[in-house]
Order: sequence, then C-alpha cells, then structure tokens
Amino acid sequence: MVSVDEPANTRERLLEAAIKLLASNGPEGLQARKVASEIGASTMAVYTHFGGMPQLTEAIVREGFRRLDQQLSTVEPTRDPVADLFALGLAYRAHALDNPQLYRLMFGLSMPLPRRGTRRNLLTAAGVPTDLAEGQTAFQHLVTALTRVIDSGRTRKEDPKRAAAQVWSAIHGYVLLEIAGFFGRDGRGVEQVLQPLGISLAVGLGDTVRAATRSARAVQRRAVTFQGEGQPGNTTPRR
Amino acid sequence: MVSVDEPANTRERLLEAAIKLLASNGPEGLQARKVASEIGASTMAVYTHFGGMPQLTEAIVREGFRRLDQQLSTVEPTRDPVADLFALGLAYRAHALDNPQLYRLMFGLSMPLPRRGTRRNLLTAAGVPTDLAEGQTAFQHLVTALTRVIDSGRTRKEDPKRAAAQVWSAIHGYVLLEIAGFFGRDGRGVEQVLQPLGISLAVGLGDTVRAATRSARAVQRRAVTFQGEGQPGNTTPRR
DNA sequence: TCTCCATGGATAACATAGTTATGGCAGAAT
DNA sequence: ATTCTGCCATAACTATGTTATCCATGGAGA
Repeated sequence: MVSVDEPANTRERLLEAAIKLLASNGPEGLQARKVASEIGASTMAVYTHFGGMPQLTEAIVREGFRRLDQQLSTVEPTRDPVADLFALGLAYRAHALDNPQLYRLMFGLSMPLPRRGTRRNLLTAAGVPTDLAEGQTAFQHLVTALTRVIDSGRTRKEDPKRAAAQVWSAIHGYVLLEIAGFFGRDGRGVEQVLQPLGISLAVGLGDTVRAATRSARAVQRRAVTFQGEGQPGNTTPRR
Repeated sequence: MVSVDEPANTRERLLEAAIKLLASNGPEGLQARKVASEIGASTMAVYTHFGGMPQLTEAIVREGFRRLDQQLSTVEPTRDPVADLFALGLAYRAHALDNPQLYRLMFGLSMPLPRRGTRRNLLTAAGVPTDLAEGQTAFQHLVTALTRVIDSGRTRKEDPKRAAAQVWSAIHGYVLLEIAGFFGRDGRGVEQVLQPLGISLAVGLGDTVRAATRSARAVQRRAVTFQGEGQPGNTTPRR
C-alpha cells in the first residue's frame, strides 16, 4: 500500500505519465505525443489502450475520484461527529489543493479547452460531465458524516442527503476559489474562510456556536496529520 | 436598453458570435474559423481585433463578468437585507444557469499554478488571474449585501468580506454542481439545496431560523421576476 | 521444431485548427 | 493625385488528434 508503484503494464504507465504531465504542465500536458513519449512509446499506445485522448482523460478523471475517495477514507470517526465532518472537509480540500489541475479536470472545468487537432467529445455534450457518477462516492462520504452529525442530536433533524448537498456545495466552491487564488496562496483561506464556513454551516444546521467552534479547534489539531498547507513540494504520501 | 444589438463594428460582432457559439456548441464552438465565418469574415479578423483565440476567450470571460455584474445590479435593496442577499444568490444562479458554458469558462481559465513560461499566459498578470480581478466586481455585490445584513443586526458582528467569501463559496459551488447536473435538471435544486443552504448560512451567521426562513419565502415570491427556471431556450432579455 | 496467428506497437500519412506571411484595397491624410 | 494606414482575404505553416499500414514477438498447435 505504501510501496512505490512499479512500472506495471503499459496502460498503467500511460495513465501515470498523463496524471504527472497534467499536474506539471496543466491541461496542455495532456497531449497524445507527450504522454506517449513520456514512457518511451509512440502515440499508438494511447489508442491501443484507451481508444483516444478523450478516453484517456476519462480514465484520469476516474482515477482522480478514486484517489479522492481514498483520501476521504483516511478520516477516522471519533466521538465528535461535527469534528469528523470538518476533518472530512479538510481532507477534501487537501486533496484538491495538492492536485489542483486534476481536481479541476474532474469537474470538467479545464478539459473542454479546445485543443488543436480533431474533435473531442468527452465532457462537453451540454456541459454535462460524465464524472458525476464517480462523484457519488465522494458525496457518499459526506452523507455518512452528516448522518452521524444529525443522529448525534447536535443539529436539527434533516435529510442527510440534502444537508450533505449543502456542505458539498460549500466545500466545492471554496476549494475552486482557493485554487483560483482568490483567497491568496498562503493557505490562509482555511482559517479565514473554510473554517468559519464550516462553523456557519454547522450552526445553521442547528449546532451551537460554542460546540461547533470547539469541534473546529479540535480538528485543527488533528489536521497536521494531513497534507502540508497547500504548499507544493511537501511530503505527500499519497496512495 | 431593450433594443436589440445592432451589428456594430467587426470586433463586437466577433465577440457576439463567439459568445453565441460558446452557448450553442460549447467550448468546441470557440474556433477561429467558426467564429469568423459566423460573421462572414476570415480568421484574420480574429487576429486583427483580438490577437488570437486566447485573447478572444479572455474578452468573452470579461464580457461574462460584465453581464453577471449587470444582472446582480438589478437586485434592488429592500427593507429586508437577508432577503436581498437571497435575491442576489438567485440572480447569480440565474445568470450561471442561463449561460452555463459561459459561466464555466469564466472560472475555467485560471490555471495559474504551474506557471508555464510561454504558452497562453495572458490570464496571469502578476500571479493573480485576470478573471479573478473581474470577479471582484461580482464579489463586491456580495460584500455590500453582507454589510447591510451585518449592520442590520440580524447577524453577529463579523467582517463582511469574510462573510461574503463564505457566501460566494457556497453559491459558486452550488451553481457548478447544479450545472453539472448533480441536483437534477428540473431546477428542483433551488428549493432543495440552494434555499436551505442560504438559510443555513444566514442562521450560521447569527440570524434566527424563523427570520431567515421568512426572508427566503419573501424572495421566492420576488424571484419570478428573474430568469426562467434554468430551462434553456426561454426568454432571456439580456443586455 | 516449424508454422500460423493474434496482439501490441512503431512509422507515417491525414485532417483539423491556431497562427502567420503576404498582399490588395479602400479611405484618410498630405 | 499620391501616399499611407488599417482591415482583412488568401494561403501557407505548424502542431495535434487520429488512422492506416506494417512489423515484431510470442504463444498455440501440428
């Protein structure tokens, strides 16, 4: 589980190279020739194993959601379900900030940039990403967390799914704005926006300001366990 | 103000055609040859008036923020600042849902992280993407609205900017997820997610459940004035 | 062992789309 | 009238996704 990925087969190496190129070069890095030459192969490898760039991109998105799911799974439940929810939010944010290009691609924000060359028809039908089905797994983490919050009596009775939808909206929006640089690049946004936002939502759902604040502080202490504060180049023991 | 746009000069016609093609064909529609031929010109027109496709895209983004600003400006303040904030949120959502491709493009272009040296660097002036600077105007609407909310005493004292950042995160995330289809395509997400989210945030900031709910209902009645419920092809008296 | 076939992949050609070089034409300036 | 300037049509150039073709390799079966 902690072992470094061995080369494996060509398909895996292509996918791995593509993800690396995406992270380092942005969507521009996702070019058949670049990806193929990265592993010393010709472009045909892409077509043999994926069918084309759209399918390779789709595979990247799927892998991105798989990794997000993994990261969210590392959040262990405690006695404080609200704190657990906050921890989930921090883990979500950590994944997105550590893989900003990937995160954007997962939600179709960067892909449709018209590449040169021929058509592409993956995420663009009507702005409807294929990836939504994959996103369900990430959403499920939130539903579970909110079910525990609601069942704990800290908040009002409410449909956990709808509450989770609210929380996901908030986190998703926050993360995208932070990636875009709107909250600065020093990771200050977490304490200035994300944490207050989490407290606001918890209180809005019925928790008390005191309790929510205390849970937020508790998570702050836990949080050092996760990724570095958004600064690239830190130790990222992903996978 | 209600007059149909006259052809105007070539630059305007190009921009207009590009926005139309973006809306109808998605990002695929943003091709130099297509845009130019749409107005019966050659691709050179794009280069004469914009410099290239990246600059044309940038102009589209700028126009998108301008229109968003216009739409948000139509929300008239009333005696109920919380209701006004909700109305602002609905107007924001209406703009995004009526122009989903444009909205995605507005936020999809900022990829400032890897700082590629040469290619398409026009959006990163000094590390801060241009589109974010434009986004400031939209953000300002929220700051103003939240200042009124906070000053009204309905919520706790708080920095309006930080509160606005929370609200923007929530709306932005909600809108993107709704565009992506996660909340269904029937516009149900507004009452099932956006409205509860707004109430949660208001309550989280200090308002009472009763008052926030009442404000939300008041806006619901006002809201019919805006766009149709996200269904494309309705009457959109923009500009 | 030899033959045959299937699979993966290299080479190269093709189509598309951004970009650029060139030149002409109309109207303004002199 | 001449010259100059700006707009833009034409066509060429380049990069990129895609496809056609062909070769190599390795396993199955005789």
